Amino acid sequence: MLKITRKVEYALIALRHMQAKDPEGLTSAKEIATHYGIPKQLLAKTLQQMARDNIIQAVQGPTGGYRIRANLGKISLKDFFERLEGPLGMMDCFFESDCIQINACNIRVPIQRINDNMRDMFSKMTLMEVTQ
Amino acid sequence: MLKITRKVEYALIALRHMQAKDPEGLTSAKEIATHYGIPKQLLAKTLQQMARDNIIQAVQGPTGGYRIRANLGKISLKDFFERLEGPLGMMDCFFESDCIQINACNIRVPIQRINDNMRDMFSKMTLMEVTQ
DNA sequence: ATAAATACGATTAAAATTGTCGTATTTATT
DNA sequence: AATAAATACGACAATTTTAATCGTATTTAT
Ligand code: SF4
Ligand code: SF4
Repeated sequence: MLKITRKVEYALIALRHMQAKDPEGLTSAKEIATHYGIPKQLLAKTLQQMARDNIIQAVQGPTGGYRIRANLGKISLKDFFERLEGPLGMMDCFFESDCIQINACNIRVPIQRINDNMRDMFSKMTLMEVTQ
Repeated sequence: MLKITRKVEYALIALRHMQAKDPEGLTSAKEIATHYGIPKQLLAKTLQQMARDNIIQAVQGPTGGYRIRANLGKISLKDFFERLEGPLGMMDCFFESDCIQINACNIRVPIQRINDNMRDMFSKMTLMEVTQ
């Protein structure tokens, strides 16, 4: 309940690692995976996803790797979470309309309000707060 | 990711239903289950759990049911969530110590800070905000 | 040519959530 | 006393989501 995914954690670990290291130089998926004990393939896919989202830049070939591309102080945690995991809502009816209870539901409005609070909170935090 | 459980939703629906109705009278699990299309057994177990936690009061026998016992304005959402689902943390290391990354992890402290923010937020909201 | 890296869809494995079953107990009603 | 309608609750099963792996292709420095 209310947990972030491993994928997001791995992404954050990688970003912080790259930022702490030489922000200009390249870091391979292998280096991060072995250093933190993260499954390499899974981390690689996550890094690739971040590369597609222009959060990091990928360089192929041997001596290749990734480096941070975006300004981490300008990406909110909400945006980051949503880029990696899709729409951010505490309840199904926020992004799907096939909840069986949706017609009779008596908590939809109040729960939306709470969800707004949560999204607001993550909108006000940036990636930088995690990575530095 | 960051979703509340169905169990919590069902509990909230039930509480709101009971509060909107006669707060003195009894409401059966069956009534709520059929009215909102919630699996009866699952709802019953959730109501029983709330009864054990003294949030509601259970009355057995035919004509039995549940009524609200606690002051919903004095129970925070954080406490409510934790009574139903256990410790509330975005990441495993908040309540378990067997995360493989825990020693090398470079985001544990910042993620704890974010988690504190989330818990704070839910600490400042009460059940009443959902049920009324 | 080789090797080391990224790229990525498909598949499998594991875990968490959600729902059901079976049985016991309580108690108002008849 | 018998019945029926309700709560009580542990065990189990089904479903869904998350996590991890596999296989293959592409890029590029050496
Ligand atoms: S809030 Fe109500 S409608 Fe929305 S997902 Fe939950 S039960 Fe369904
Ligand atoms: S923050 Fe780090 S130590 Fe905590 S659960 Fe996530 S990976 Fe493990």
